[in-house]
Amino acid sequence: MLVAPNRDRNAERREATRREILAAAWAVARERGLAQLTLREVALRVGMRAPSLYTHFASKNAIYDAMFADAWTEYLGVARSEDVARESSARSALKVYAGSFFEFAVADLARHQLMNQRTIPGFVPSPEAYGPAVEVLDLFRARIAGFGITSAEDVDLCTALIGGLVDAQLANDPGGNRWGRLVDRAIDMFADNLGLPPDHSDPRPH
Amino acid sequence: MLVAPNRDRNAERREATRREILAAAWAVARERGLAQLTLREVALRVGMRAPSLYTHFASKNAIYDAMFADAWTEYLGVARSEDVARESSARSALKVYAGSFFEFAVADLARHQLMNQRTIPGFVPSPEAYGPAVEVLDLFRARIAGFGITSAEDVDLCTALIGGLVDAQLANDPGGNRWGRLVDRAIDMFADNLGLPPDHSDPRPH
DNA sequence: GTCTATACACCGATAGAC
DNA sequence: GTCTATCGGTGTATAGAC
Repeated sequence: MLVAPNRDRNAERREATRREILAAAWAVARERGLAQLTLREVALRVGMRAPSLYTHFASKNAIYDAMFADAWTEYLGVARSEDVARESSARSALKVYAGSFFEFAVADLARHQLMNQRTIPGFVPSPEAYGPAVEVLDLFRARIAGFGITSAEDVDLCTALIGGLVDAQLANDPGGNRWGRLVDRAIDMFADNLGLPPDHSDPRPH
Repeated sequence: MLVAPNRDRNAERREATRREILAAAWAVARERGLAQLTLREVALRVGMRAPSLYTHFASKNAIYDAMFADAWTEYLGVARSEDVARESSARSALKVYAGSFFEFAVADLARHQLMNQRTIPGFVPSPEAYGPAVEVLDLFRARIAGFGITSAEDVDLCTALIGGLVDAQLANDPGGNRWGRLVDRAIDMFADNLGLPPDHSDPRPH
């Protein structure tokens, strides 16, 4: 009762500093590239020396880890906000989800590299940081399960399909739309393969 | 006429040393990871000190560049050897090409990262190193053009599709076959989308 | 607890002796 | 052509000031 209030204030300040460091790290990653992020540059932007960052993060990879959780948490919010009406067709719903993911991934190269690629040599996301990413996939699975798509292989094929479009876009035509305009066609191709109805008919096939 | 023979011998020796360095670089990349390749380690394996490598390569990225050309040249040989009979169906030909690419990519993570991803921070392949890669794509385009597939969008969709399967396999199930067994289905899905006739060997899942 | 100063080991790259 | 020596850079460990 005597020390608790002070501890809360300190915890708040600590959390604020953490977020300030992360914001600086994102800025550096976007400006210089994800892999070119250096502790000295991050520290400089928050008015510290590099070793001082170790008060708030255990290592450079711990900063990447927090950024990883950041990014997937942000996309989880986007995904949740883009739920489609239950009476809509599976085909149009898939297009919404795929388009949303594609747009989010293509909008920020550094973020996409952190979220979906292994571009940082020693970095492996911690189980805690993986939480939001798993939540996103679970949400996607639950949603399309509502349309009768429950096979693990179907989900694997769909995620690989969209991931391939994203990677091709960023690798071969960054800033353009050469693969982006193929998203709807890819989803139609996938929906046809599942035997889904052409459009706006029975959302639950067979 | 007096110095030419000696120069040829020197050129041969020089080329042999270059290839010896590259072989050591591949070994290090496979053992420690592509990004963890260090000049000191490479030099050690060929019995040199690190600075001596600069006699044979202008920079570390120049070594990556030569490795990049190496890998695509090797796959070009694989692709050329796997031509299919002209009277074969487009569908089965696509399965051969896709399966070949998938297998080659999945067999060596470091090689795939160098060939198809941008996992090395500052590395961009030189135009000369890109030559074999362009040849592979041209060969693929010419072959499927023989089956009537000439649209650039069709090619883009196909390459993104296979690339997505490769990336998903290596990222989420390295050493396994979770996405590998989807290659044939993915090609069928793509072939259906193009309106290609079904193969008599395997019935359509519609 | 928070931050700094110092130091260490390693990296790619360069200069110059031999 | 290869060496030694060295430079500026990195992540990171730690001792100690406040």
